[in-house]
Amino acid sequence: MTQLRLFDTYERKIRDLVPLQGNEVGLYACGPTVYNYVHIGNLRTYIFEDLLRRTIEHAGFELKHVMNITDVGHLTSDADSGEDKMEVGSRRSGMDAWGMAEFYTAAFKNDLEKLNIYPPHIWCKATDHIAEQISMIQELEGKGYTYPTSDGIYFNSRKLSNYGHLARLNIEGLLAGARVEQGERQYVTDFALWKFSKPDENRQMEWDSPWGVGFPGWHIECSAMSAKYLGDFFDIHCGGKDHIPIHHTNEIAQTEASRGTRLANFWMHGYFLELQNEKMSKSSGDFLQLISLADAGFDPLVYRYFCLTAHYRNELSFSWEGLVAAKTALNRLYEAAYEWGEPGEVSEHYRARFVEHLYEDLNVPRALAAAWELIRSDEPNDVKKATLLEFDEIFGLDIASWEPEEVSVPVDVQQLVTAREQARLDKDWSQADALREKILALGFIIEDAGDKTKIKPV
RNA sequence: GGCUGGGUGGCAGAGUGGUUAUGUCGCGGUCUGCAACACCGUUUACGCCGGUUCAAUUCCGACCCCAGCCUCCA
Repeated sequence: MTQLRLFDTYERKIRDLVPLQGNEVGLYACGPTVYNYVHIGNLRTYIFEDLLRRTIEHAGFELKHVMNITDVGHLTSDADSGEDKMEVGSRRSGMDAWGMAEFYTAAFKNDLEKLNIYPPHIWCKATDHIAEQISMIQELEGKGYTYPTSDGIYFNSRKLSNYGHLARLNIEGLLAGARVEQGERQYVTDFALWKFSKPDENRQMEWDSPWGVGFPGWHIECSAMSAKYLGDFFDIHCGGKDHIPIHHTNEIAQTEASRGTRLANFWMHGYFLELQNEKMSKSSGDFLQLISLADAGFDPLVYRYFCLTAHYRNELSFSWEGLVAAKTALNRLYEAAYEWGEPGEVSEHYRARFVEHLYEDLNVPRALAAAWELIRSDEPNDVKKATLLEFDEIFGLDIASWEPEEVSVPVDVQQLVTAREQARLDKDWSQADALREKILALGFIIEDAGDKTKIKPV
């Protein structure tokens, strides 16, 4: 059997995935901060995590997938200044912070479902785990890793000798950059564990703590919740690559300092979707959502297919042209599979090629290429069908359930089609062509398939 | 300015020290009354300059450019 190998950001190399315990793989994925809708760039990361999950399960491991919902404490600046995004979002949306969190969480889950992304086994919300976070901060305090300032409790990053290894941080370089507001922090890389409510702020979300009324810092939630559901040291932690230098770096610091273990055996990061002109910043409020693509006539699964064409560890350039290409390819794939009829035996040859690429750090573009070679091969149709359906357990494109769209044709168009068929029988080609033009002007394309005429909307 | 990564054919995007990625667009062909659909074929690419090598797009070094992080962000 082929060994599943994955790239680990921490060691910067591809290694065999060997579960820490038995056959179980614990996977923690950083979820969204629910102060707004997610954009298609965010969703690329969740598609990557879904492919990872499906591959791990395909390889025969038992997966436990945990995803958090950040519904408090994510400040508008990672330098621990600025406001809580939840409070800002609440003002913008006119909803209260709690209602807004629920609203955007539901919207997020809806997007995942449309993209055929399996939901995690456990969802966990930061606000449901305040006690766990406080207790972890207390552990850190007990071990001398914290210090207070006028606005909160901070983590002393200099007490860890290997702080920043994940990101290969060059602390002196950061200092030289001098673009970080240090405030009362003792060192640039120190970060907040607990923030005090300001007297004049009137926060909607705040809790009592041994240090005073306030709210947890952003990073502590992931350390506390992953430990609760997966243990202090678990198999895989993923997220977007932008989390490498700060969020994940700090999670590692917290867990290593409080629990004395490494946090995750593998760190995996999804790379960005790049747009030339479109904005992709969630906080600006001006960004492409899944619904924006649907409004432009692209099924969510077209976007999923689009993401399959690039490796997760490379940037992917978004363009509408690229989306059109994905739509065309996906439709050809659907139609071909539909025409093949019932599945038969799976081709061992293509299965082996598929698995070989997939298990080498999720080379999905290569696996997809293998699918196209299969489609254009001389294999019998029932073999092609069975094999492609097996591939689709990873691709997640719903190939099995696809059927041609039922087109409702207006009566006047139907009459023109009937007239054209008569003209063709009469071999009155100029009349037939003229009618085809008329039908096209009304928004329908004619395809003569044998003695039948297909009608498709433009 | 610092750090991390990247520059491949019209577009997107794999990969490799000498061997076909793949998809899409365009072009040619088969099919068709003509088209469309489908199928087949197809231009032959690896930022720039040096170096290593029998051989480099693939390894090494300099340079240029791009992206991300250091400010909100997957």
